[in-house]
Amino acid sequence: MDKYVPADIETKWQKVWEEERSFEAPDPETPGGADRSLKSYVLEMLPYPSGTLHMGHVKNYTMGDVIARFRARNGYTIFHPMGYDAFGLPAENAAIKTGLPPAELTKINTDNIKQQLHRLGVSIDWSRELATCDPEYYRWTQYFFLKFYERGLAYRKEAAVNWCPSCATVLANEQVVQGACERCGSAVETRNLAQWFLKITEYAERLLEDFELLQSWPERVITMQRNWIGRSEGAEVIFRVDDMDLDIPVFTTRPDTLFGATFFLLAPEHDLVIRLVEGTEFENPVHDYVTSSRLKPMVDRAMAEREKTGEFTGRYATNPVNGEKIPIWVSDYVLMEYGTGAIMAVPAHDQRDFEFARKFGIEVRVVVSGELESGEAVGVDAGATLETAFDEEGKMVNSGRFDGMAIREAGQAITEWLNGESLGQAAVSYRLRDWLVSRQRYWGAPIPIIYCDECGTVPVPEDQLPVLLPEVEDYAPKGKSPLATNEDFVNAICPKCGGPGRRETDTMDTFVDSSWYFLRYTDPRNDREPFDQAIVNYWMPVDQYIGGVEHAILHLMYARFFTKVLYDLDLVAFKEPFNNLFTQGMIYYQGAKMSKSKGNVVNPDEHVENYGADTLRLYILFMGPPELDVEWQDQGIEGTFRFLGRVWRLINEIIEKVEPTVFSDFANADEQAMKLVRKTNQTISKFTADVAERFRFNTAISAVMELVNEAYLAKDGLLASEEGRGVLRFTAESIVKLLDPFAPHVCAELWQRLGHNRLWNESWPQADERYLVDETYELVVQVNGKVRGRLRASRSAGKDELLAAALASEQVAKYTTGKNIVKEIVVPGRLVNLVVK
RNA sequence: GCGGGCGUGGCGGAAUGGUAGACGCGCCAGCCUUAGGAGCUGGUAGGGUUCUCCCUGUGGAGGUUCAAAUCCUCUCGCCCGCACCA
Repeated sequence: MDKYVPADIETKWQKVWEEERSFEAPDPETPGGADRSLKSYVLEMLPYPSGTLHMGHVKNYTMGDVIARFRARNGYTIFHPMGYDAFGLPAENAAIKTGLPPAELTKINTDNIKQQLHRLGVSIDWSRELATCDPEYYRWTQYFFLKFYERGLAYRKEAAVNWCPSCATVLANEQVVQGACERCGSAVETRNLAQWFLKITEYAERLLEDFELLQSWPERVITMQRNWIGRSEGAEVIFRVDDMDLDIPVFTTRPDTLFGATFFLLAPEHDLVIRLVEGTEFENPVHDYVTSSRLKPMVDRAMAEREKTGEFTGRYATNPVNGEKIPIWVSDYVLMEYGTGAIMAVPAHDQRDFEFARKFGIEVRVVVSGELESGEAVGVDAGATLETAFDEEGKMVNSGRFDGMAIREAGQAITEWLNGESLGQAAVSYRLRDWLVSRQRYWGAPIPIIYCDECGTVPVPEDQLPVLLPEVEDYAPKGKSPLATNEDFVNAICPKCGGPGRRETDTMDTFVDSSWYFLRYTDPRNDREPFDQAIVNYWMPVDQYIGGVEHAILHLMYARFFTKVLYDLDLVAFKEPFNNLFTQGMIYYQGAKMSKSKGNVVNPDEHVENYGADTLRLYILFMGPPELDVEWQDQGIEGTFRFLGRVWRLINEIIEKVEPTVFSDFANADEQAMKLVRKTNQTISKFTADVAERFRFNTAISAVMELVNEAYLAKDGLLASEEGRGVLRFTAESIVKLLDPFAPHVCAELWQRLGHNRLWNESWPQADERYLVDETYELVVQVNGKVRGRLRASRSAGKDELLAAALASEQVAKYTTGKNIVKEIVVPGRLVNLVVK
């Protein structure tokens, strides 16, 4: 018998798959009317080609491949494409370091990744490969930008935006993590810049509503998105500024507490701040306050524990419910981006307002009376003595005719009253902000806009797309896009008037590129439109999407938004792109996330070289449940390699010693042979359920390990008889068929040696019901819940029979003699429990 | 602070109310021996032991149940997300 040499086997079969184009999905013949029930679009998040694939990628792509191969064998037509999220900062930063243009560097990296995927044996339809930095791709990214623009969903405005000094570009809110840049970790600053935004806020409600369509998404991801969107119901209430012809609306979730508003606050960025203090004695201090809070880094401003600061404007606002005049202050705990940038402050019932009021000596007026958690009563007069804001349920007080109502009731009543008086109305507010998509960097899709002195902002006509990304001398970020220095690029003719114009020099956030790539796969070479609608509607939505949870908000929310806009544009017929989502856990090593800086990176290539792709694939899914974080163990992979060697030897020995024609039905098999027949069928059944229904690959694999172990033990005995040899062959073929999605190379080889042809075209094995269960089983007998005996029982035995057998057993008698049996529980197939006293 | 998750041998993990520790790693022993870091077989939660069993045991404390790793309450620890969002 030859030794198991993965390298030879793997290159052999990879070549076959390539030459026979085994995994190419056919274009649907009549896509519009075709039966879609047996298509399966299996997609893993596309890799960012920053260098080589790491273990996280291997896990991601192996899992996708197992699902794709498994479903293919179960009768599905598989759509399993691959591409590269090829625009983006790392390539550009590396280019600056090495001097190599980003395009070249990216090409090197994508070639490399393709090689790696190839060596892993992932069943990808390579005919659909795409890179988002290819002009044939970003042409359509630009096209969509223009479609958004036409609809008023892309707009440019000046705003206080997140600026990463190290990346030298602005960032979307989603890309700022605790005040720091999501990519590089530097503290994010605030700058006022004119930037392009996509109006994701307009879709906030639908992004929430359609969670209903995403039943199988991980709860965690939905919760994260829901929190991020941050929907709050409340009211918008108009306050009039005293002595000025000015109305300022505020948003509140607690209209019931309106009578308790004892002051009014504006965000420092609010336009009206300047007007309120203009020419008054308050002008200078307020100006100073506004200036200093603008300089404050985002990180500091976002700290809830910070002491409250503020300045009085000298102005008063009228509370619409009681006509009371309350002082208007400016404070930086009010955020311009949320609500209206102004709030009514109710110190008795809001902790932040409470802190502010105590610090500046403002009245705290209780309008909800109730009980603190400690049981202490909060009465009408508690304002002066409260130690913390009271935000529990309670009854209205100090609130005129609303007194005595429960707070919810009062909130509604007050809102209705405001509505009647045209002083306010019910309102909904979201935490979600519009998506800032312009980036002051080179390596991205240029925003297809021309500025003309005569015509203003003019979109580039569709027939002039793509706006090609030109080569530049210097990619180094200077706070402006490197494209701005390229005169040939910047100078353009206004498409409207033919006069001189200037191109927008910012490029798009790479998350725009990845918000629609899964659509392009369906029709990747279309040069007339982004995709054929009938084709995209055939393959989409993605049936199984797989990726890391780090994209729970970013990519997954953007892609959902994009899909909804395309739905509204009648370009696609579905509202959600990803029907099912699986978020894989991370792989740790030496107790930490793998990272170059920590020097604890496990290189997949090395393991492919040492043990082969099959071993690596098998191990990475054997390590634990795929959704959990797991720790890489160097010795673990050796065990998996040993297992494949064991399979190799077992099956080759069977091939050598069992004539291929021997394959009887198992009617004449003896008990020893039947045992293995049953075990094989049980394994088929368990394995299939684990893979198909639960993605529990680790337990599926261990089930095959058990079968292999049993086969070894039974082997020598079974080789002696013809029936036995038939059973061995059946078991051998089953093992190969089951392991195939995980270890496709070695299984393809063994299948061929077993005298067959192409394993990946075989159908999935079915367990034979007749051989699934043993006629007898081990019945556990418990006394008072403790296991006291085990006996063989017949499957067909009824409760009475089982009970009788249990009572008759000697082992049990020890614990029952001299005692009363109070209760008997009989669970056929499992146990008998006797309760004695 | 709010929301979510997790806690089981030396290690990764099985067990979705019914035999805790499947499977794998590691370790121990035996066999084989073209002597090998290979392969095959057996053992391996802790404690006790007459070697057959007995006791204890799933972060901790209570509870529900004939029966709890699993369900409920409280509590401790770790991880993740959000965090002055009115």
